[in-house]
Amino acid sequence: MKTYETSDEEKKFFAGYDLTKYDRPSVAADVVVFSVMKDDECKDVRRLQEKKLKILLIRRGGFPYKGCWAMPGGFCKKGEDVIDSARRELCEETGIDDAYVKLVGVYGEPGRDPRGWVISSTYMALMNARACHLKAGDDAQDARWFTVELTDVSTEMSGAGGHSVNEMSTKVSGTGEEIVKNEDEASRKVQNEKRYRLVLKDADSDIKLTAVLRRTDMSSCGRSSDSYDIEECEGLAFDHARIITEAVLGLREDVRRDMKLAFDLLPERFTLTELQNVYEQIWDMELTTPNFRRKIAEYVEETDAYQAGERYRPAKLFRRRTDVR
Amino acid sequence: MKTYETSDEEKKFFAGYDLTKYDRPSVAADVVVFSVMKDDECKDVRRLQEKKLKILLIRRGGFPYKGCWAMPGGFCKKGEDVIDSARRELCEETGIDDAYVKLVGVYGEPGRDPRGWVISSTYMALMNARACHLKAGDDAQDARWFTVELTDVSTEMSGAGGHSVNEMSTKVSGTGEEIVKNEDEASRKVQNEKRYRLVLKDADSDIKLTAVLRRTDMSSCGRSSDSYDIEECEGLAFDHARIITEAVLGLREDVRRDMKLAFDLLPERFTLTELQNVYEQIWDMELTTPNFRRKIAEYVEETDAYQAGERYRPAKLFRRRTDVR
DNA sequence: GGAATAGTGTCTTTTAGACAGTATTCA
DNA sequence: TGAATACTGTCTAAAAGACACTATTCC
Repeated sequence: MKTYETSDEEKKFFAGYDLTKYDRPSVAADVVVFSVMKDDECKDVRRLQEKKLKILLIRRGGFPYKGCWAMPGGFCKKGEDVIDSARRELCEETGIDDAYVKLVGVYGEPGRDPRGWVISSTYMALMNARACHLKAGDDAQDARWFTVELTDVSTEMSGAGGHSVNEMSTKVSGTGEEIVKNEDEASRKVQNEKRYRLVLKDADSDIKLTAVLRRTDMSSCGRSSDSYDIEECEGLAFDHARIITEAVLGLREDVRRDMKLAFDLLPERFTLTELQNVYEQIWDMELTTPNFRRKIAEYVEETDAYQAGERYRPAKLFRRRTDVR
Repeated sequence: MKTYETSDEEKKFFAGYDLTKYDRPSVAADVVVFSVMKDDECKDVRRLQEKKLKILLIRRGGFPYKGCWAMPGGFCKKGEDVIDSARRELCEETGIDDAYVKLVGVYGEPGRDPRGWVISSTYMALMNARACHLKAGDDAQDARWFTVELTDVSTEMSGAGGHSVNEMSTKVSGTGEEIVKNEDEASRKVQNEKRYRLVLKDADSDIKLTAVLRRTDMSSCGRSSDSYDIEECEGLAFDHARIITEAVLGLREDVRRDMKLAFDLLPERFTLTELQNVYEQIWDMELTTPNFRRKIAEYVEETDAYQAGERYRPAKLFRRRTDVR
């Protein structure tokens, strides 16, 4: 950043100026950490070989929300950009310092933190689980990976059900009236309501966190002119259920726009089946293999290596192409 | 938001707790206000009938960056969510209180504001120029709409030119070595560099603001794991050249993902030609009319009204469909 | 009628989706 | 050999793009 040049007149201004006269919030940087991994110590008899999409949560040892689970994060330090605070917190927790990190949202609703005025700037991070080493709990800190299930339950819930469409006077034709009126402009805004159920599970400890969110989507669309309400919440601290929901929805969209993002969730070399599984986990849907491979071909390149140690035909290992936009 | 319940033990904790012991930043909410409108008082002889994409800027009357142009914005107040601060500033400036508002980014780079530690949470707003009434300058405030030109000048500038691709040992085949190595993992990260020229013009006053930005896109992609450098800047305050650039790039992407966003830039009724022009302005490209109309058909519905006062065949007026997702 | 813009029909190309099939490995 | 997964070829449907065409209004 260029240094700012100051005139004498301006120096005088700054001398008498004090930003700290005004009310200021505390600013936190929180991170929704995504990865894909197996439920290794799976207690069930049925084998779940597929890797699951997971997020990292930490059990709060102190007030407020003592005992609840929260995203890793902490307060921003002076002299540090907000995203760098997020990266610092991320690295302290996982040892990873070069993850893909992207802004999810800014959360400053009054009352969201009982300690006072705290604004959270929340980021999502994508990382390869293999490279990640969770911090050895210094203060008996409990950090765990939770599987993520986010489903749209709009139709099965209360209300008129479904998309509660505004059915309005769509055609008043035949009047011969040709003059443009502005009267009903406001009332023609689209309003849409959706309900999501978020379920986070840790297979090891049988911990299950759940929440139900109501999203009211005013005006046109886009993921950010909406408002969210937490209707139910079990075991998650603060408004983190809402933030995690937005992060998961954001991840789905981001990966749809740019499939290359998924590479950040895998080690450098991977089989195409593993890669396909990542997209299936993120989008919560099955893909047909031949079509998927045709689509992904432009982003990957073969290596000479093959997967080892599997029970059947070994798959060729691929890696991302570095020469493609 | 649900109220938080407090135990006696927890009450004791809060009594001894003081967030304000720690360093806190000032938090500002700034807004990149977009609209489309004609250069009405066009001085040139050639007629430019097309409406242009414009942003609203305000001339700074005081230090710092006195005389430079900046986005509307101001400090957040306690008891107000950050996006609501943005809406409040927007309404004070334009009289519009129901615009589409969406987060662009959080800017907290040390040194970005010479007054001290100021974090800007920046939003974009889309509005219909007709409904907007600029604030009558209470302190001789100067607010103007500037046309936006943002062009990729990567190839015509210094450096190796173009996308500076990492051409690495893509195939070392023939060695028979089948063991997966992790050594070069870090060095295989994609790194891309782009250069943008931002030109903002006000036809009335012949004011022209320019900047050149360098964007280094680390890791995979996505608009937010990148870093921006302001290489040149004429007449824009703070880091607003960078923020405006990100907002314009974001708008292009957002509208590509959801074409319905463009309706927020127009009055309730519009001709399809006007609508097409909006997309052409945003994406800085020409669209072919028949294909555009086929694409947009699902989002609009006819009205009985026709455009009036034009020199040739009057066009039918349409409006957005409110019953479509 | 001419100028200018509004609006349509249809062909081609590209992309996405469905699905049947072959190939290779281990036990 | 069979079980299980890896991988491919090809048909079909849908979306995007190109482009020539007709229609309506004002002057």
